Amino acid sequence: MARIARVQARRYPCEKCPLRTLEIFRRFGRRELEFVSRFKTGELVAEPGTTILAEGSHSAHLYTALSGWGFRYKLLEDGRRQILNVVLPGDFVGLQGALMSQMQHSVEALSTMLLCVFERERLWEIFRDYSHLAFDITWLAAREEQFLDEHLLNVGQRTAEERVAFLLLFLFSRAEARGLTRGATVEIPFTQQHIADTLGLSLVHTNRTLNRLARRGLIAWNQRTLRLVDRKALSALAGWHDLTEENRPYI
Amino acid sequence: MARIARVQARRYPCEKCPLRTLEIFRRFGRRELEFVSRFKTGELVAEPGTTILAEGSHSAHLYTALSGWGFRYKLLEDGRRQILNVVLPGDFVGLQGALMSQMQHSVEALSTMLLCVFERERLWEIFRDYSHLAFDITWLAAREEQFLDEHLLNVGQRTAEERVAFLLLFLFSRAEARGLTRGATVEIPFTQQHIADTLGLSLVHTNRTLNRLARRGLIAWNQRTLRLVDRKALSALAGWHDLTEENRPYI
DNA sequence: CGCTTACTTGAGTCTGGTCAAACGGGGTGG
DNA sequence: CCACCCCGTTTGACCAGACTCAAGTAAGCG
Repeated sequence: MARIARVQARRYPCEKCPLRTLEIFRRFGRRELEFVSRFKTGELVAEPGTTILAEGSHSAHLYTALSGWGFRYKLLEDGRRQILNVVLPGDFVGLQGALMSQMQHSVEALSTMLLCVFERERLWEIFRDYSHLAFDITWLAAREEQFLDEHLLNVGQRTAEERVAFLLLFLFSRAEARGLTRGATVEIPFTQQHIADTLGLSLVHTNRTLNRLARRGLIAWNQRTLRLVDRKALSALAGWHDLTEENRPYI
Repeated sequence: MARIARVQARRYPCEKCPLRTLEIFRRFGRRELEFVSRFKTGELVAEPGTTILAEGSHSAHLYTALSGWGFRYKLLEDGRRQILNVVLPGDFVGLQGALMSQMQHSVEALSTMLLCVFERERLWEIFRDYSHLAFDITWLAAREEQFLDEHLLNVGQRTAEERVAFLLLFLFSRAEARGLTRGATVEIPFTQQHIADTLGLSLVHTNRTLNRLARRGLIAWNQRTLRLVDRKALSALAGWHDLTEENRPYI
């Protein structure tokens, strides 16, 4: 059975939130900061492989990822798994579960994650008293929808090679905006099985496709480290257009 | 070139909104009704095939569909098209475009559609003064995200037969909740090409798959009319679980 | 050192794609 | 009224991208 993540005492005060220094995130005012500070009830450390939110459950919490990598996914009865998106620092997790009766997807940690914990009960206070923050939450939901649109286009219409290229550029760009890259290199705690389950490909075919891209001098993928050897060519192959992640809100 | 839909003078007052009678939609209070009534600036009639919102544009409007069928989609440079979702009465359209700098997908009418027109400029007023409505908008965004999650799971993990079965059940259920079905029958203004572009299949294979399902006595599909001959068997094939669309908000 | 997990590679198969042609109904203009 | 055309659907033949099965390698860890 999957291990479950564990809540721990709060450490970072919101005023010193590690996300605050990244320029992709918008800053917020004193009043909002004070509220979020009270809204936050603790921190969660999730070890790799632990389930943060489970499909079918009705979690009492909402989270904002502070560090580490995770992913959202859905399962079919027979075990087929579709990875829906990665969860990166600044991502708000569990909104669906807070608005609907239960979670329709699960969230699992890929690397050790640190998350901010909020009470779902108090979500309504945000809408009532902090319209700016409510707006931000809606913005984040719309943004996630955009990513899903892109992802669906990718899986539905592109060839295996294009799909892999697109996904790698997507992951790299999101990591880059959070300062997780060094030059053309990122460490992505994905196995090839994760890539396969994200793209709707088999593990074997994913492996062959990655190796083909590597042999053609577009990428290098070793020990979960991705290097974009020829970003231009890769972008052309994938039909990639840069993301604009500036001024992203977070809660 | 695609024809563009045309705005026309307002006809239905919000108090007599045709959606109001459908029990899947939640009712709202006097004060909200008044506001929405002022928020609404007119109505749009879109003929089949017209573009309501175009990718890359920065529309000044937001819409709520009142009647008819439409669909959201994205295109690749070479013309490959991915249909992201259908637009049905009660669906809120254009939120992404209102929050972000531009639309990342297009919306086209399948049948003649009637839409409520709102000014995007005034979206902020909702968040500032009508937190209940703001909450509803967020709910709708989260709901759309859920549909996309399901759709991605479908396209990424299921076989052609399962995909088709799932899509037909999805379309039927959503239509059913809006009173658009008669018994086990719905008229869906989709061509087989639309189904193919929704599921990431070729037209030919979609046709063969539909016929195979028909010959097996699960469905009937003629002149854009779908009949669920054996809904139970179809659901089993698709791994379908019923939607709960009750108490859905709308603006 | 043995076990486990992830990655690789080969061989054979099949689901689903492509190309091409034909069918059928509805609309239109001569 | 008929011929033609257009659009959507259908069918056949062939092809290939991606899958499955299977076995082997490499790296990390207790």
